[in-house]
Amino acid sequence: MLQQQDAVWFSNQLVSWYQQHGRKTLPWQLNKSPYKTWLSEVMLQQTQVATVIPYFQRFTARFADINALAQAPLDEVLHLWTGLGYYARARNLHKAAQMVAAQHNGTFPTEFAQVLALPGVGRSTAGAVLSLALGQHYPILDGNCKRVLARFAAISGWPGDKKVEQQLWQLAEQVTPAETVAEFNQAMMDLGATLCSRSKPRCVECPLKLKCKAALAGEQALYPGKKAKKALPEKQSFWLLLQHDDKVLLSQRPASGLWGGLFGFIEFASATEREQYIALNALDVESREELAGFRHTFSHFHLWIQPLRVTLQHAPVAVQEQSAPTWFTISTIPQVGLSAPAKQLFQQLLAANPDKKDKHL
DNA sequence: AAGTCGGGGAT
DNA sequence: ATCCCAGACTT
Repeated sequence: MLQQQDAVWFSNQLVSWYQQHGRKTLPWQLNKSPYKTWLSEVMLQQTQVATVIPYFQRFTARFADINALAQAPLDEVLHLWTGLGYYARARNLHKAAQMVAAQHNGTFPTEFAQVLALPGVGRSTAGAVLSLALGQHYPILDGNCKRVLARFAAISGWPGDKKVEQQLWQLAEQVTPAETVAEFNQAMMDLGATLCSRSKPRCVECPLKLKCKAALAGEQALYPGKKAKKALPEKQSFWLLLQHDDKVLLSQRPASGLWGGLFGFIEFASATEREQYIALNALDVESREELAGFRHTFSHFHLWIQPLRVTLQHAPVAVQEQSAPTWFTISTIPQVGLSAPAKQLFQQLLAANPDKKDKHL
């Protein structure tokens, strides 16, 4: 598919560009280790560099090594992950750390098959960890690489399609050099993140412009192909913010699925079911207030959230809940995982209760 | 192959 | 508003 000499030219051009223009001082590039490289790669899945940096700093400050991560409670890991999204990444991260502790004496594995066997690590992430941290010869194929390669070789179609992805992997294998793999792979991502951006690529400055099929044809915008779009479904959720004195009730969500393992307000499919819940539990309602509804967008649907704040005169003896409901004080954000909307409402609750603010500080 | 799984930055 | 980001996993 690609001439051998073009592949060599590609890697030479890219590595020499990287030495002049590449990023070399990102937090996970300093005092590099497989642990930190792995942590950063998982955080960077479907997440931009600028967003990840503060999360990475907090994680490494709290968990100096993989054993510290393995020993931490999952709730704390989810708490530190709050706001980053795709929470299965955090659950897999924690599980993988425990696997490394149990199966590899707490030392991050250095064989591809062993790394690939860790939950949350696919071919690209495994290749990235071993190449970037240890210089092993593996190609990577993240969103940046897909864009660079699709343009360079004018590969049509959406990279999510199996056949297109297979072509891109083959190209990645061909252009990945035997030596200086760490620099080359980092260069692919840097080029895709800076010059070869999704819109308005700066081809004039690109080290690959002389042989880039898309640039030569002036068709950069055609690659990579886009996913067929369809309208996102709209769903509704009715939340109950149950408050008594300076406490609110949260319950933990199932370990898998949407917001898996996070804590959230009690949730209903309809306003009617929410009212039935209040009646059936004989809640001693002191006041009630419909808070402003808002829309939260996921990658695959829109969710309309309708919050109702209810304050109680007396704490209920027991309430029906799937998992153990827990009363959290309003004064501080709880040290557990919260979805972005739940955290937002929690802070709103805190702002609306200034008198409760200092009670438990 | 298609669906699930977040939140935010860029445009 | 749309696109998509250092993707992986389940069905």
